[in-house]
Amino acid sequence: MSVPSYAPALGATSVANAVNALRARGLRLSAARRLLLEALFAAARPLTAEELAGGDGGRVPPCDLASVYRNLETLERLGLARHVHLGHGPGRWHAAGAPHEFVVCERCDAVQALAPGALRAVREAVRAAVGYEPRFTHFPLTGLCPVCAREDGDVRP
Amino acid sequence: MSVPSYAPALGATSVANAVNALRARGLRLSAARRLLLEALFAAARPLTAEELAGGDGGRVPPCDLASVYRNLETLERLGLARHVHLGHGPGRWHAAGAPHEFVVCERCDAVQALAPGALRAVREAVRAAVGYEPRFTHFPLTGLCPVCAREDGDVRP
DNA sequence: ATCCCTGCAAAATATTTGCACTGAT
DNA sequence: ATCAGTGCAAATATTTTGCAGGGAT
Repeated sequence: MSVPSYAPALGATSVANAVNALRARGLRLSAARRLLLEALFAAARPLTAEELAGGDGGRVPPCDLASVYRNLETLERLGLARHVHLGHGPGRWHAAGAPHEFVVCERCDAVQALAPGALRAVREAVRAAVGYEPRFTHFPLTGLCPVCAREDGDVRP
Repeated sequence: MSVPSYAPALGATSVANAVNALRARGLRLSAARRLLLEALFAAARPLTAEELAGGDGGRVPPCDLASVYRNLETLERLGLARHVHLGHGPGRWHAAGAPHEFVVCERCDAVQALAPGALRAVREAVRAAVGYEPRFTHFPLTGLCPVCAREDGDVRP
């Protein structure tokens, strides 16, 4: 999956804020957790647990996957991180301050991170059509990207 | 996940059609495959492989999960079945003739199978907003159902 | 000194693949 | 008789859980 970069990362200040939030709850700042926070806030795209553990994301020293998952759960509980399911494949995490809405092409797996408000009209149309309040933060908006839609014509995938 | 029933099943004729389509390709009709087709076309909602194998779906005699997955792949290749990923949890299969578009509440897991055309305006809004041709057949439209949206107010999930 | 957090190992869930045998054609 | 389809077992991928020891506070 070609997960794209999105807007500029939040930088060190946000790591410091996150650390404060952790401490305020009596939680501790281990080396693994600090590295995780730094990777998360520096990331230019949402990363998998595997990447965050060190496999490809470049974390050194790599830390245990189970700890990564546990920490991500903690961070998500505190509202500091979020995850999104981009099609098949593993979930991907990002700092909660990063863009939240995603569109994915189910043909070529292209991913777009959307600016807040980009889907205002869509939101309105969904409310009118089915009464739902759409959320494209946890599960993305899925379809064919412009390129794939053109190749595809009206043919069934 | 409370997967709801959708429109009336297609009945025996469709099973016969499917059998014809299989035979036309030199594929065979084993007992397991016939039962799978019958379960699929009789289903009032999309079923998991587990259910189709006999666990809860009531298939007798139950058949091996691996065979179910292989058969579902075959049927999908022939355009006779399709699957959808409703939130977390396992994939769910349905006969290709059944309704194709789904909306899921990510709070309460309610699922709605939509009549074709119900999302015409949404489709249009998505095209205008991001140039994508939305598909809610393989990955559903996700958000908060009317009830959960009301409970939720503007609060973060 | 407390107890949160860690690594390691094993389990759980969902799906895929290899292999030899069986049964539909 | 052929070979598609089967069950069984094992592998794969992702995520969760149990446990005992170590480090942050």
